[in-house]
Amino acid sequence: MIEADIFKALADPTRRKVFEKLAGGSLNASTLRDGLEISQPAMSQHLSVLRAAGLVREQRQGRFVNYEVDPDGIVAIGAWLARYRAYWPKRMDALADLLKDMDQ
Amino acid sequence: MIEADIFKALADPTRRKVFEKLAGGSLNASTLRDGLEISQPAMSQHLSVLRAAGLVREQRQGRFVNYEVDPDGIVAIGAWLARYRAYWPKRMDALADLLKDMDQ
DNA sequence: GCAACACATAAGCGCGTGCTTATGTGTTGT
DNA sequence: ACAACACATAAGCACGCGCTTATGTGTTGC
Repeated sequence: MIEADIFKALADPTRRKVFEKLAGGSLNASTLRDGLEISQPAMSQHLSVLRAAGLVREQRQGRFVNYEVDPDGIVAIGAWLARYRAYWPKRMDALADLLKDMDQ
Repeated sequence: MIEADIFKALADPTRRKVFEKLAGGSLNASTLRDGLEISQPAMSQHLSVLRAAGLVREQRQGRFVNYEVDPDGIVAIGAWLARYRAYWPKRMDALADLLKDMDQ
């Protein structure tokens, strides 16, 4: 079950910050450390967890490793969320529209 | 930040099972224990965590306490997921449509 | 009133998780 | 070749989390 890894990965506040930084675009491990007061190994470990969860994917570029959001993880969360469509309130209609529009 | 509580709550496999049981409709604490090999206090604690995260809400009914999915939690997850709309792939269009349709 | 029941809270314990420092691996440039 | 750099892995440690047993609180029915 990959949901287990996804929610566990997102349960940590530092990992959420990292993941949300990547929402703005691809970044390497060193750049991701900026602002977060964390050691280099800690970042490396966090990225490893995010990668194992399918939330992030990497791409080696010289001696840098660029990380970016993995759409597979997003899809997995969306699919899980779909189980609760019965509890999706009216106001979520607007969100669904937004999601569709921004995808064009 | 309520996202912290949400993802932490969903990180535990037992709590996810409980929450997914509630996707089918309202249930009381004792009924929720069925199938899960867990003590009564453990269930009570899990429900407390889910409630604090805004994922579940309760309604006292005599000496039973009925739990149900709290739409607020679902909305919070949806809103968080919306930050990653740039990485939402085409195939998620179908899901967005489904979510909209089922809400009618 | 009191026994049985449904659930919550308290206290304590073992294990997983995220951190650190130290070291290893691979790449770049001179 | 070698130094500097970017990142990964190893090992050890402290803290948090989920579990248990024990007990408390509130409700129902006789």
